[in-house]
Amino acid sequence: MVEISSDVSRGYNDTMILSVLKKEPSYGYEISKQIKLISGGKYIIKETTLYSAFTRMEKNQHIESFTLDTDPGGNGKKRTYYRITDKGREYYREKCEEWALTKDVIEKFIEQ
Amino acid sequence: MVEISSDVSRGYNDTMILSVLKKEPSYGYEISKQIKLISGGKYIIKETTLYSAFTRMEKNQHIESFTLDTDPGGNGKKRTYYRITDKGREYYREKCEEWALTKDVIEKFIEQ
DNA sequence: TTGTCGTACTACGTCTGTCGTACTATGTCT
DNA sequence: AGACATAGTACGACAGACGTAGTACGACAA
Repeated sequence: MVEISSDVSRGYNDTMILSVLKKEPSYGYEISKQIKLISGGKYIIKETTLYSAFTRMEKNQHIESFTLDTDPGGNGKKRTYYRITDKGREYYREKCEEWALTKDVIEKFIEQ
Repeated sequence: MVEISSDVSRGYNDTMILSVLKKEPSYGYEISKQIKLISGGKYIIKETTLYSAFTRMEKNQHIESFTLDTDPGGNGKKRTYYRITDKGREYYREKCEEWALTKDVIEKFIEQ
């Protein structure tokens, strides 16, 4: 029924991506499936949102890209992978603190 | 130290305004002070954000404006007040549900 | 064999909400 | 006289999400 609106999710997309990459390097399609899985199917990131996030995050040096062969047979097929940087880990830690603050503040305006 | 970034707060500004107006009708400056107070000084809404939210929210019929004399002496000074509408109350209820869902989802990506 | 589905993206343009900057105007306090 | 609180309005820039569309390949079913 209820869904997470884009005005809300935009505050957390980078954090979710970093949270996935913190475990191990990965690539677009796999990351989107992880986000769906971890959220229990309650949040599905849009493709365009995800790939434009990669561009921004690489520019901010929160992630780094590299290519890997998809097929070890060596047919030249490659896939773009991303890994989190130290700066990205630091940013993720700050976002976790920000989340604690946000929870604290927003709860005061919410009726349950 | 940590602050709530605008990418995060944008998901909640309308909700905070409605939460204040749910108690009683009010006007811009007073609402901004209420938000600061209720948040324990941890969130201060920008003037331009607040007033542009009023325009949007009135268009969406979540709030209604009316004018009141500031000075009962009758010197003609007026102030624009806003009150929450039924549609606004309904929207607020939905936002509270969305918050519960958001908390549930985001916590899975956060390390404490 | 033709079409759909899953995988794995890229490109482009639009829209919304926030923000910086600046300006107006009044009253009170120092 | 100047700063500060009150109570706003106007304008343009910018970032991030989104809709739409297109590419390309392999598997699998009708």
